[in-house]
Amino acid sequence: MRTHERVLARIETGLSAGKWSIGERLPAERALAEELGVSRPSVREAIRILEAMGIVRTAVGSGPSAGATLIDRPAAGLGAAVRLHVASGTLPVSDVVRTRVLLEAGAVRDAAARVTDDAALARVRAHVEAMAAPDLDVTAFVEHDQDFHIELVRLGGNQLVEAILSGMRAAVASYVVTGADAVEAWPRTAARLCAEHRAIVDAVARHDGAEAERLMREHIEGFYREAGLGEH
Amino acid sequence: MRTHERVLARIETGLSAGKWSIGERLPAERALAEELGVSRPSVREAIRILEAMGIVRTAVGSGPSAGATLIDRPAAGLGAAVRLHVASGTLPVSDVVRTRVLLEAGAVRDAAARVTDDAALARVRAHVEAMAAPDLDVTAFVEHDQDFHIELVRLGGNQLVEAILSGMRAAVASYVVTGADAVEAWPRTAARLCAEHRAIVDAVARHDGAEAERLMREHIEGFYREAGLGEH
DNA sequence: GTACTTCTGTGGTCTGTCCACAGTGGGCTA
DNA sequence: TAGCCCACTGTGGACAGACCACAGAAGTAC
Repeated sequence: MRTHERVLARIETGLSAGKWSIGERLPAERALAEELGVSRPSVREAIRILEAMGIVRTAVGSGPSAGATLIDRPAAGLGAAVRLHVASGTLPVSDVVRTRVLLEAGAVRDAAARVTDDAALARVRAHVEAMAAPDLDVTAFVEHDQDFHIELVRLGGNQLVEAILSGMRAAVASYVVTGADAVEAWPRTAARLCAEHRAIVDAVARHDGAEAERLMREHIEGFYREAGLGEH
Repeated sequence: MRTHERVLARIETGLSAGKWSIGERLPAERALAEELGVSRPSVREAIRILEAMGIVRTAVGSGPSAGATLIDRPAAGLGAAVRLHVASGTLPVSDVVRTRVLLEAGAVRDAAARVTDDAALARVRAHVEAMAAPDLDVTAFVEHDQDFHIELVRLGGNQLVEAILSGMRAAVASYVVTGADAVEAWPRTAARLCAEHRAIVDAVARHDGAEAERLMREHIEGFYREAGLGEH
C-alpha cells in the first residue's frame, strides 16, 4: 500500500470513529506527517484526494478558518467524478438522461410529500420566472433551468440524490444547449418548458407526488425526444 | 487558481478534446511538469486526483504498462466519494437506501425490456444460488447479494447507473451487514431474501418490467424496514 | 483606546535527491 | 548459435529541506 493511501486510510478511520466533526479542522500537514511518520508531500496527496471528494476544504493563513476544515459537500466529489468521465467521453447522453429521469422523478415525489416551506418553494418559482424572461440567450436559459432542477431536487431532502444530480449538472447543461440549438422553433419550446416547470411546482405545492413525478418524467424525456438527441 | 488545479484543467481539456483515448498513457510526470512549467509534486497531486476519480491507473516500472494509463472506471471515483461521505457521517443510510430504490427499480425495468441474453440471466441466477448455500456467514452472503444486484443492474444497460450503484456497493454492504445482525431470525430472513431475488429474476426473464420494478422496490425497502435501520 | 507592526502558524510551491520497480537490450557462456 | 544473465533506462514513489504568501493574533507605540 502506498504511503498516501495509508494516510488516507488513517484519516478515514478517524472520520468513521467520529474523531472530528463537521466544521472542525484536521491536524496541520506537518503535524500529521510527523504523527504518521511520513513526509509532508504524502500527507498533501491524501488531503488533495479528500478535497477533491468534497470532504475537506483547505485554506492558507492562520486562525480558525485556516487549514483543512471538514465540510459537507458530497456534490463536489460526485460531481467531479461524473464530469471527468463525461469529459473522457465514455458516458453516453442517453444514460445521463435516463439517470436524471429516475432520480428527479423520485426526488420530486419526495418533495411533494414533505415540502412545507413556502420560502423554499418561492425560490424554486423564482428560477422559473428567471427562465421566462424575454430575449434570454440559450446559455443563460439553461443555467436557470439547471438552478430550477437542482433547487427542486433539494426539496426532496435526499443529499445523495442531490449530490449526484449536482455532479451531472455540467453534463446536463451541455446536452440541453446542444438540443436547444437543434430545435426548430426555440422560443415556443422555451415557453413550453417554462409552463411545464410551473406545472411541476404546482403539483409539488399541492402535495400531489404522483402527478409531479409523471410531469417531471414527461418534461425530461419530452425535451430529449423533441431535440432529437437520441438519434445518434 | 492553484498549480495542481491548473494541471488538472489542462489534462481535462485534453481529455475532452480526445487527445488521449482509453488504454493510452499520459506523458510521464517529469515531462508533464516541464511542459506545463510546474514542479513534479504539483503534477503528482493532479494525477492523484485523477486516480482517485477512476480516470487513470498508475504503475511503476518501464514498458507499455508503466505510467499513468487512462482507464474507464466511473465506479471507482463515485464509490470512493460515497464511501468517504458515509464514513464522515454526513450521508444518512436512509438516503443511500432511497437512492438504491430509485436507481435499481429503474434499472430492473430497463433490464426486463431489453434482456435477451440467457447467459447473462444465468450469471445472475448463479449469484442467487450462491447466496442460498447453507451455513454461509453473513459477510459472504452479503457479498453474493451485492454481486447479484450489480449484475442485475448491468442488464439494464445504463453505465452511469451501474457506476453509481457500484460506487455505493461498499456503503450498501456495510449497512446490510449491520442490519442482518439486528434481525431476530436471520436464517429465515436470508431465505426470504433469496426467494425475492428469484422472483425478481423471473419477472425480468418474462419481460414483466412493472412487476420486476415493484418487487425490487419492495425487496430493498422491506429489508431496510425489517432490520430497523431507519430508527436512528 | 486605537492604530500600526511584528510574530506565528498555516497551506502552496519548488528543488534536488534517492529508491524500487519492470521492461529492454547487450554481452557472456555453454 | 541459442539461451541466459545482468546492467541500463525510464517510470512512479518517497523524502528532506527550503522559501513564499497569507491571515489572524499578539505586542507595541502613540
